[in-house]
Amino acid sequence: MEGLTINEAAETTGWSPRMLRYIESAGLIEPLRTPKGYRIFGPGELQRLRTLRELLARFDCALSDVAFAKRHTSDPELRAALDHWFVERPRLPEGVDSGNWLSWEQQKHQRLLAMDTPPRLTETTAA
Amino acid sequence: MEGLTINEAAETTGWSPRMLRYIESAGLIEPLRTPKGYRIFGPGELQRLRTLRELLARFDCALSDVAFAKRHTSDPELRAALDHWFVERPRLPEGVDSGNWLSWEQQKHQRLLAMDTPPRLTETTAA
DNA sequence: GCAACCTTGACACGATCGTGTTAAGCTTTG
DNA sequence: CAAAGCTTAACACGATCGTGTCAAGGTTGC
Repeated sequence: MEGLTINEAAETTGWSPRMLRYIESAGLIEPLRTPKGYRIFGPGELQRLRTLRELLARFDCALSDVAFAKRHTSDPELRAALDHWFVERPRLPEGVDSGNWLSWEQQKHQRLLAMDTPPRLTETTAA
Repeated sequence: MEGLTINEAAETTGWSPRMLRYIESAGLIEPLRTPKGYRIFGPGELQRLRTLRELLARFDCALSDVAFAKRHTSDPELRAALDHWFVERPRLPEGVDSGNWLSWEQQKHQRLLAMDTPPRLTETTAA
């Protein structure tokens, strides 16, 4: 019998049951369900929930911020748009002249894209 | 005489002067100032401001979301904490078994850190 | 079969966001 | 120097966030 019910999970994580549902609705957790729809919190979700508390406190940020950061991390279009915006014509970082600016951006972009592919395994990425 | 005053900038960007100040207070733009403190919007900021409008509309997100995304992008601690949280014990991505999971995370972490250093120039990054 | 627990949905309410507006005080300009 | 424009600070207000609470109904356990 793996997994806690919502009230038990609330107990051990410090979140209220109400908040657990809310956090789920925000897309930040996705507890399993019994056939009849009861939520089941496994050790993974529990840990995630505790960590989430720390996160919010440590960086003094909102739940909605984390929710958006998740979109930012997982939606490549959004990520590209934002990453591009942040870099759009600030005062150029020293050491980079305008001639090289474009290529720097391009390279960064490629590096970002390349990164999102998990390693193809059975053979350590190191050749 | 490079640069528009706040009302002119408001005119050409579609934001109200009030919002331009607000956006600045959110850390999303940083217009230059005259010696007496008047804001000056150069072509860069103007473009940024227009793009920002698009961004918000296209991805239906809030100003505060973009502000947080900026923190997320530029504060390595925050970035590490979030990136780690998103990956904490989801259902493991296919192709990565638990044995390699850790190393994948570590590697990703290094790649992320490595990326934030702009290229040292006068010599294309290629050796 | 009833008590205890879960689910979704809704109302409530303070806090923050996004925005406008107004006030009081400099600065620039004709 | 007066009009027009900028600056910061503050009040106001609807919308959304974060949270509690309550209601109506299904499920589980003894």
